[in-house]
Amino acid sequence: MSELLKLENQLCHRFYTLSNAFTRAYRPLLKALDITYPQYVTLMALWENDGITIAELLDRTAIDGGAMSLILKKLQDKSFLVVSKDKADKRVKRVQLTETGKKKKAIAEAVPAQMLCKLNGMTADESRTLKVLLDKLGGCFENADLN
Amino acid sequence: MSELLKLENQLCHRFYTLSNAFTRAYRPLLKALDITYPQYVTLMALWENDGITIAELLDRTAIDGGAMSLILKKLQDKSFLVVSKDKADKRVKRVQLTETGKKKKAIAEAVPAQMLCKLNGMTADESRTLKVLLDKLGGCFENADLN
DNA sequence: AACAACTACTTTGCATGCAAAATAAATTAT
DNA sequence: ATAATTTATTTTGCATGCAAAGTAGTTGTT
Repeated sequence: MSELLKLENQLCHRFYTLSNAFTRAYRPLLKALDITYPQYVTLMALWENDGITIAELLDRTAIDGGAMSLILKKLQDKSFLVVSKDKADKRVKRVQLTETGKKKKAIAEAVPAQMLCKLNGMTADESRTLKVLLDKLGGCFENADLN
Repeated sequence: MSELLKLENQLCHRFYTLSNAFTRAYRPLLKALDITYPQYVTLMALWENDGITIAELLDRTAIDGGAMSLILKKLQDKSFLVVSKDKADKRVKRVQLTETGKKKKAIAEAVPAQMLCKLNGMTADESRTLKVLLDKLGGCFENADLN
């Protein structure tokens, strides 16, 4: 039995499982904001940098372009933001938070703490180490187009 | 600016990004097998334990039940496996690899090595540490229903 | 035995993720 | 300046992930 094909030895499967677990764990917390996890990520990017381009938003969130179109449509329907054409370059669209969208940030402030609460099995030190390793792993993929 | 809401500080976003990166990285490798990543996970579970129940398969793969129904249908259409009712308990269905499905394992053996090749930025030691931390994090979620 | 409660699966409806094709607008080449 | 190319975004088609509802088949209760 090739050890390499065992599910338990797959790094990828741990990511698959944990990513889904995070999304599930966030769902009840985000329900108060009436948004999904990708929508939350989109808003976080905007709370940090309002008025950015869709391309910049895609770059920062790593969300799929096709999905982002729909996400922005939904967030606009909920009056969290407005999408408008850039005057200089009409191909470009810029995303602006509305007052409603800006206010939601205050509610969202409580979310990270609630999530950390669920993860209290991890020490701050382990969490730090984990982030470092995850970032290193992420770096491995960035130039992976070459293969 | 609350540090807690910065995208860069989110553990969850790293998982989101990395999980998707893995799936993308596997796609070209799995194309030779004509399967998707979740289908690959399903087959890995079966190569390890053939003839198991759908419930056991769900437990081992952590794939959604609804999705699994479709995945098994597709893998059956591709003649990789057969799903049949258990004689003792007619609610239960068992999944059996076909000869074709068993043979695919030989081709799949090459996949993990190719993937490791893409991740050569990570040392074996870092990879080990990472797995330990990921498993610990996974443990945090298992009892998270309580919240 | 008849009915209630439970199990194992499937189906349905909605929200992505992803590749590829389609649009529209700006830039470059000739 | 017009055509060819490139860029920004949307649309389309397929494959999940997930919650909730629906189906059988089983077990427990009375």
